[in-house]
Amino acid sequence: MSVTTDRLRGLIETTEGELPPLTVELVRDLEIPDHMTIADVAGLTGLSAHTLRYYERIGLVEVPRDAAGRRLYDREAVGRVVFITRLRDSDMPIAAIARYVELVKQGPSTEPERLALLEAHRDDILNRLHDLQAALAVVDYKITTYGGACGS
Amino acid sequence: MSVTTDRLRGLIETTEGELPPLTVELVRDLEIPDHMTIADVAGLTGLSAHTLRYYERIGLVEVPRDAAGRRLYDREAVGRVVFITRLRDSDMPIAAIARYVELVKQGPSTEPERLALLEAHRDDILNRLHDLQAALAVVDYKITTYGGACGS
DNA sequence: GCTTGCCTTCGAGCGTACTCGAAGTCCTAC
DNA sequence: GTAGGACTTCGAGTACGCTCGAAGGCAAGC
Repeated sequence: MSVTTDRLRGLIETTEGELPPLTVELVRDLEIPDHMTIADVAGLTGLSAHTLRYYERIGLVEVPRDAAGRRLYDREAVGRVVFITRLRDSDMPIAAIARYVELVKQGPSTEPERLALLEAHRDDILNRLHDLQAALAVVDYKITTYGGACGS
Repeated sequence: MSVTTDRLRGLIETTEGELPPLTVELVRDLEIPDHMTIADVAGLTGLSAHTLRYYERIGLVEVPRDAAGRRLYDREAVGRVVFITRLRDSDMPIAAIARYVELVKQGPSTEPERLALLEAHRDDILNRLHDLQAALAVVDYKITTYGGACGS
């Protein structure tokens, strides 16, 4: 999981402050060329080329083409893909991401709804964090007291 | 998500220490009757009766029956189900849980492998926590600086 | 005794998110 | 000019974890 995180962390490395929190924004400042092939973006994000095509197919990103019809990701497209990847890493359903992207397309009047969407997702993330910590406690307990059976 | 957590938290309530970390162990001490029907266990865990039958079908729990062939969960079975639910809440794949259960069946000689399984899962949970925190930072950033587009 | 309703088994179906394969195009290098 | 490899589209297939429906059993209440 989180191959993206790893790759980007590799790229960033110098930013040693625990987490690279604004990765999406940092993309702009990395030595990312103006245009990247699908293989480049796959290498950067850890997604497969298949998945990148899939994301485009279902409308999550628009990707410019070169004269021969091949995808040439510009910075905006790369940023979008990285953003999507972060949302997916946190288990935001594709349908919700699609909705968000749709709202962005519709212009600034949709900002309140976008914000609501993000805040709902934020709540989801917090719940997940809570659940994971609870599960971690159980697993840790099992590990430290090891020798017990399943449900005991 | 985490309906289990919520239900159990409801039951426990008195345990106000942030998280109820040893829920599986607490099950023993709750006013849980010696025998529960599938509907009772569904109500307790938030799982559907269908899901409970599914878990049994694939070998995750063995559930005693009454004279009429209906499931009557004893404390061990309830504890097992709650434990499984915790693992599922933390996205442990069913295959891994099945493996664990299998090892428990095989007796104490498999303890090292069980421990390894749990430790691997613990690492997964920590990675997930890390990812979620990174995603949370991105979403928070988007929320606080709101007005931006998708990948910017 | 018959309805109501929850229980049983079994197998099939579904939603999500990819993942893959086929068939064809296009550029590069030899 | 031709072999190689990465690219294209499209539709179909896969994995996981449920989720459901059909057909029937059994017990309690009217």
